Formats: sequence, structure tokens, C-alpha cells
Amino acid sequence: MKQKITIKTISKELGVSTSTVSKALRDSHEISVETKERIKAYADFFNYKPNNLALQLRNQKTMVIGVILPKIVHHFFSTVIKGIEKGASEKGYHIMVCFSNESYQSEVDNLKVLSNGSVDGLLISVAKETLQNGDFKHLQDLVNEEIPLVMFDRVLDSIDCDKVIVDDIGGGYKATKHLIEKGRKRIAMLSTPAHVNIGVLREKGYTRALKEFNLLKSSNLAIEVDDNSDLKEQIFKVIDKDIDAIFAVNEIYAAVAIRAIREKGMKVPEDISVVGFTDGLISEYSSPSITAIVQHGFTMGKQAVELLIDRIENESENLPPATKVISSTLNIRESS
Amino acid sequence: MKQKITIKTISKELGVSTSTVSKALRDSHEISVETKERIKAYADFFNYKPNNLALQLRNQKTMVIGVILPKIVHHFFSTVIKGIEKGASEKGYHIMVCFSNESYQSEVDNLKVLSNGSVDGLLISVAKETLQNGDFKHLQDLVNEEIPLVMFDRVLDSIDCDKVIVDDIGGGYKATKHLIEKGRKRIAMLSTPAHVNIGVLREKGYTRALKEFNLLKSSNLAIEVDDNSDLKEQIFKVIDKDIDAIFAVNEIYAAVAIRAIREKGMKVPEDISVVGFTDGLISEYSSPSITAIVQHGFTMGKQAVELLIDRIENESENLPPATKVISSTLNIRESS
DNA sequence: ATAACATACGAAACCGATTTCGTGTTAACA
DNA sequence: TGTTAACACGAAATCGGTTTCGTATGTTAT
Repeated sequence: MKQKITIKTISKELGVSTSTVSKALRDSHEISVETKERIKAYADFFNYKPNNLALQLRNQKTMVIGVILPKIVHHFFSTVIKGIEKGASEKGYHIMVCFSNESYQSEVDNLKVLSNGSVDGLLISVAKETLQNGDFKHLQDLVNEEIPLVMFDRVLDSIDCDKVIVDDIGGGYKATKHLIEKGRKRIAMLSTPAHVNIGVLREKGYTRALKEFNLLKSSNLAIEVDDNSDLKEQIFKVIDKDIDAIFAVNEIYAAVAIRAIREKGMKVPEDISVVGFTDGLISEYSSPSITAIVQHGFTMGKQAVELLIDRIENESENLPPATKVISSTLNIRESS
Repeated sequence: MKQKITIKTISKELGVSTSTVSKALRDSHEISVETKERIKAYADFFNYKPNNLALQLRNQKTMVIGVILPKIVHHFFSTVIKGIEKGASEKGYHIMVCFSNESYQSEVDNLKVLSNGSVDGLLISVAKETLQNGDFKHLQDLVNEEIPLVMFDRVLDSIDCDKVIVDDIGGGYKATKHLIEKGRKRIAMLSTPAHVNIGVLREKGYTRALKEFNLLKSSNLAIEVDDNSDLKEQIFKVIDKDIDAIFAVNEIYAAVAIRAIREKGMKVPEDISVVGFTDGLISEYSSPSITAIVQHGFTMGKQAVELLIDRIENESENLPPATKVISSTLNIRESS
């Protein structure tokens, strides 16, 4: 990199002190008009830009928000980032994004780097591995150090901070109710293993809807998908239970379900209706297009970052942590 | 935020100088074993972490790479980010991601903030608006300031820096050739307006393949899609030209094409084959699944960041700028 | 003529680290 | 006993800014 021009350079070159240069560039009344113009002209000419690091160190403020995400190649999370970026830039903040790749160690490392002065606050969605191993010390430390922190989507009850979550129970309920209202009686659910929180919650909503309409039969039509064995095979088994609808916990399961149903010689939605969770590109562009619960990732990101900036800028107030719930809505398409 | 513990705090508390504390924590031989242990114990106990900003300022090195992307909710770009993050973290760098949202002004603003010492180098994919208005001063400035810069995917010939691009011509060629080999004779192409570079290049490959197999008829089967009017209507018109294959410039056009073909009462791939560009989730999960050109976004991101880090760490060598071409491959699925 | 007050600028502290260089003490050696 | 070297530590400069405070001028009021 070329030697950058600094205040010191200017001061030497023009035979004034650094204080004078600094004041002149900030248009201080302490400096005479002629001197100011001389300095500004010089700075302009050599394209002087103040060094961010120096300013951040001095001001003890970076105007940067750290974001730690479990993954990025994922429609929901990239939508959330977009919301975060929008909310941040509206308030003049920038974002620094890191990925844990669902790994505990990676999450800890990222946190360590970001929490050392580089950012004014942190936004985090916890990695799967962390959720599983239950070691939250790194996050508790953050809270103890009183670094502004907002958790979103994948949150931890035991950590005392602001949170933003999706209404998974409500979403599961809405999806199931929709199927019931379409006259479906035997509604299966493709859920996740029990340690993944979202699956459990969405299933809760599913069960609640079934109960409400007295469809909760003895035969359990909710299965936990095992990601280690073949997805389509598992779905075939479900289809064989003489069902007339499937509520899938995400859009990939929904898309594969449609394919499986077809391969069994049945039609969507005539024979079996399908509803997914997460309204992404797959739901929109597959044929038939898939009815799905919209998670409003953009809203979630925007609200999370707004909550965070509020904390950062009103530290003194010391309000108790809040939890915001982003409600989900149903986008009805061809598959139901 | 709680008052952070600094070297000064420690030095005062233990009655030694800041130099001694710094050296002790870095395990210098200059400090006696007892003193070192006393200092380390104290630092450990109070969870001392050195301030990143101070270090970065001192070392004139941030270990951060700035990334400016046109958009994020996009499978290709999020894949690229993943590659960038992978390549960066392998070398101990972090990334700071900003989005231009395809806006020129936003691109300029982001650049200004990032190029003031916050990052060691920049990775950028140019916004559409910038491509259109042709004002590249902000980028030229970067080159003049000798800030390490690598452009990827959407690059500018007039800027003298390292570049990484996709082999769009080759991709268009491969897709078309594949259709020809499947016995198709009347192959249409859904392209983009002429100012979008990628469309032009992919069309070049398409034309080359047609020429090679003497299929370049007088009737032009390549159309430029107008994003402002209804996509499906435009595709209907193409289908009416008695075609037997469609090569779409992206996967959304491909997905909509399939839907349009079906609505016309024809079958994919029996009546009309479809091949897309960009191998994302839509191609993978739609039914029929879509044959598509894989762009290897991950590889592109990783190579771009490696090129950049190489520049950063071997500044002295002053090698001439290089351009890497990431070749694309064809992923054959059900639609062809 | 002298006190009082702007004006215009510089010296120095500060943000939080690292590092060079210097120095007082002690021990070893001639 | 005097010289030298090793040891353990501190003072001060540095990174690039901002800001407080002090002060040398010149001007105005009394």
C-alpha cells in the first residue's frame, strides 16, 4: 500500500502543528479563515482521509456491528443478513459478518476476535453444535462484560439478553390449520430430530391444531427425519400410512416430498397436499409451487439490529432484556 | 459496556510499568519469572484481552478483508461469500461484508468507509448501476492508492487489478452443445438485456456451439428478456416458434420456462428440453430437476480471496495483475 | 498607560497497545 | 579493587487522530 497521507504529513508540509490541521479540517472557529483554506486545499489535493482505526480508538466507538451466523448458503439466513444490513446502514452502522459453520469452536473463535473492541455490539444465531453440547460460557462471558448482544432465531433461554425469534409454534399451527380447513384428515408431519429446537416448536403448533379439530389419532403421523439416511425412503414410509397431507418442517423436505408423492403415482395437491416451512425460492419456483409459512427473515434481521443499536446508544438506561417474536404468515400456492 | 481492563490498569494495580506488563504477557525473556507469573495471573483473573483497535493501529495491519457485493439473497453470491470466508479464515483473516444493493452511491460509500484503514484489502463485485453509468472513479482511486483489490464475477476491463471471473462463454457453449448432442435442432435462448455482460457472454457461447454444428438458422431464437414485462408471456412467444429446447441464462428463467411449457400442454424434456445457468437450489429441487451449468461460486470466492491475500502479503513483489477464469461445468439432470 | 479580552495557534495528554533504548543493580572476572 | 556483563525493569516514542489548556500576539476599554 502506498504511504498514506496523515495529519502529521500535512502539518510538516505546511509548517503548522497537528492540532491546527485537525482543527482546520473540522472547521474549528479557533483557526483563521486563511489557514483553514490553506490546509483544506492541501488535504483535498492529496486526497486526505482520516484513518478509521485511529478515530475508533480515540472515540471508543467503531460504528460496526458484528454478526455471527451458523451458515450463509441458506435463503433464510441471507434474508436475515439483508435485514440486518438495512437496519444497520439506516443508522450509519456497518456490519462485520462471520460464520460459525455450525461449529462450536468456530463460534468461540469468532466471538473472541469480535469482542475485543472491533465492534460496538454483536448479533448472533447460535451454531447447532453449541446447541447440542450445551456449553454457553463464551456467550455468558459476553453478557458479563456487558457487551451489547442480541440473539436471533436460534436463541438460548439461559442467556440474559435481548432476543428475536420466529413464532414457530404459531407457524406450525397455521400450516396445519390450513390443511385441516382444506378438508384434510390424515396430516403427516416431517420434523427434525428432537435436539433441534425449531422442529420441536413447529410440531407443537401442529399438534395443537390437530387437537383443536379433534384429529389427534392414536397413530402418530409425525416423524423425525434422520438426516443421515435417505430422505426419500423415509418419506415413502410416511406416504404408505394412507395420508392426505404433509406438513414439512422446511422447504427442502417439502420439495422432496412432492417428488416422492409423484413417484408413488399420486398427485399434488389432489391426492396429497403439501405445506412447507420457510418460504424460499424452491417453494416459489417449483412446480407445483409450494404453499409455505413465510418466516420474514428480513423483518427479523432488521428488528434484531434495531434492538441492538438501541442498546448501544442508550446504554445508560439499563432496561431489562426483551424478547421479540416475529409472527409468521402462510403463503398459499398450488401444492395445497 | 463495562470499563474494559487495559494494560494500564494492570500496571497501576501491580505497581509496574506498562512496558513490563506488555512484555510479561508476551512472555518476554526480559522479565523475571516471578513478575511474569504475577502479571499473567492477574490478567487471567480479570480476563484481560488486548484491544484489537490498538493493535491494528500499531501494526498497521487489521487481518480483515472487506467484501462488497451487489446483493446477498442470491444463491450464487452467498456461495461466493462462503468461499471467501473459507479462504480467508484459513489464512487467519476475517471478512467484513457490505452490500451495494446494486446501487452506485452505496458502492461508493461502502468503499470510502472500508478503504480508510479498516481493512487490509478489498474484494468487490461491481453493482449493476455502476456498470450502467460507467463511472469507475472510486475504483480507479483505490488502484491509485495501491490498496490491494481483487474484482470478481462482475469485473471492469478498464481497472488494472487482479480479477476472477466465470467462464461464461464456455458455459454457454457447453450447455448448448449438450442440447445439440441430445438431438435438439431448434434451440432457443433466454438472455438478458445487452448491458448485462453475462448475458452477452453466455450468448456468445451459445452462438458458437450453434455455428459449430451448423444450426445457426436465419431465424433468431435468442431473445433478450425484458425484466419489466411479464416473463411467462415472453416465454410463450418463444415456445410458439416451434422450438425443441431452451437454454436459459439463469435458473429462474429456466424454472419459469418449464412452467410455461407445461401450461402449453407440452412435456419436459420429451417435447422441449431445458438447460439453465447457475446451479442453485431451484435447479436441484424442482421437478423435473433442471440440468444446469455449475458456476462454482465457492471456488471463485476462495480463489479471489487467495489472490488478494497473496497481494497483501507479498506487496513488495509488485507482480502485474492477473485474471483467473473459473471454468464452469454441466450438471445433467432430468430436464434434458 | 494599563487592564481586559479576543484571536490564532501550539504543546501535550489521551485512546491502548508494542518496542527500542537506557539504566540501576548485582555478579563474575581480571 | 575496578571493569564488564547479565539481568530486570522503566521511560519514551510510535501508530493517527482529537481535545484541553496554555500563551504570544493584537485590540479594545478605562
